[in-house]
Amino acid sequence: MPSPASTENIIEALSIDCVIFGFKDGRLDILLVKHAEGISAGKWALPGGWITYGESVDDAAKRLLKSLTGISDIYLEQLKAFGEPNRFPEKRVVTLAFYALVNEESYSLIPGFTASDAQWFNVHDVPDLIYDHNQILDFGYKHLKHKVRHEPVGFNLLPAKFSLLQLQELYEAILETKLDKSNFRRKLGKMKLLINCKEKQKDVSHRAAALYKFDKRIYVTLRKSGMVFEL
Amino acid sequence: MPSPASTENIIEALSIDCVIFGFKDGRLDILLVKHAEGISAGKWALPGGWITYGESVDDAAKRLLKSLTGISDIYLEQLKAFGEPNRFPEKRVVTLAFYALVNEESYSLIPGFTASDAQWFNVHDVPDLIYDHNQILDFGYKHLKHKVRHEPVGFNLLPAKFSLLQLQELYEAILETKLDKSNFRRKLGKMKLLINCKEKQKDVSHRAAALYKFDKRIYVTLRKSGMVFEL
DNA sequence: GCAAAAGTGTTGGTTGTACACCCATGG
DNA sequence: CCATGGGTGTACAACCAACACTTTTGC
Repeated sequence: MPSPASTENIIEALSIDCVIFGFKDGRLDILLVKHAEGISAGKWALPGGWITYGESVDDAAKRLLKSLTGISDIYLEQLKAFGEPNRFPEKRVVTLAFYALVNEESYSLIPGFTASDAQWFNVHDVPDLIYDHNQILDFGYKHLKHKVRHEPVGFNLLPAKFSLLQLQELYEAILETKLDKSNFRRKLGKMKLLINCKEKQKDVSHRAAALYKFDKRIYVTLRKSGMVFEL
Repeated sequence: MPSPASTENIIEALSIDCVIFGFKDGRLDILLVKHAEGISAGKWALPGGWITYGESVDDAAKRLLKSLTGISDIYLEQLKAFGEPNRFPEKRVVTLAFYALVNEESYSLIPGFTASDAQWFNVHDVPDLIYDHNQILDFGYKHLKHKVRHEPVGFNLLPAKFSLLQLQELYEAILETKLDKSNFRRKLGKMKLLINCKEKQKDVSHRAAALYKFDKRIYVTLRKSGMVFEL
């Protein structure tokens, strides 16, 4: 993030940085912004900024994301605080890293105020970032890999209605493995978390797949009665 | 935590609070301190304090824990930041919650500077705490319940050498269930994470159990080759 | 009819669950 | 000799991995 432009109303010692994952065409992506001003102008960074005195930390993260990229209403969660004494060059700043999952195609990126550009990068092909942002990104990716196997967060990376192949490719991209189609389907079928939309794909040059949606409410119910999401 | 006694060298807007779990006689406990000074004097709270400019966030947590309770060299990990605007009465303070697992019997509690008392409480029988500390505690307990099933962190709550029944009772206490002895043992046997110490319990009024220890190095090795700890 | 993806079935080995049982020791 | 916990065995059901196979559709 840039140094606080005017020191109006922000907490000096705290910043926020967001690791935002997107998914498109079988590739897992990460959203970066290019800074327009400050000492890090021209360099790529995680989208982030400062917290004001009137808002909660989580509200600040939502606000920043929206103002930097135009993205709102998404899965957003705290990751951890990065607080090495010298991680920020000008002064002591602890940053709260968030991570988010979005469906890449549902948003067109609108670079905000202090960002001259906002762009998706393949998660395996990321440039050098400012400060400790590469480290934060690595941490976020490891976290995602772990989390995706134990909680149904992956659905946030897909459109509301998706085919089973899309879902499988998502998991293959995140976990960096190949999965067996038949077994993958059976496993999901057993969980009862997917609702058949009774619709078919359109404009595909092969047999159209059934579309499904994930119902969070069903998951919450099943979870209360002891169900655990695994792979 | 108390208000910063002298404003020498600390980050004003950030504090640390620790959720510290202990285990003894089949009961899961939580460590609380009673404040000696400040507006919250006489009330129970999570052990915590302030971060200085020269130390990392994680180092600060270690230092605070040691100075408040005498406990050092333990499993300590970030939980999350609690940052509602009005959570702290005097001014805007975001707190970084940590959680820790210790073997209760390995430490005698030494209340430090600003703590007039430090004491273990049954996790199901905790008094009203200052600020949002009850909320932080609840979050920590939920986190522990989840984590313990997917990573071998539970061992940090036991002495270095323990019997299989102790281990089982630990899991029963955390997860609030009963487990089948034979199946529990088989599962652990298969994981190869336990080393038989070739020692037996002493001074018990029944057949002495074999003692085991958990070898973290073996776990790290197995994990690299794809092993996943589950239940 | 061929390519590409949808979608189903089979089979054998591995795990998990629920029990039942015997063993060692101190009081 | 009994209470307490240590420790083992078994049998059935559920599950998983690997692989083969049939179906639908657009070009």
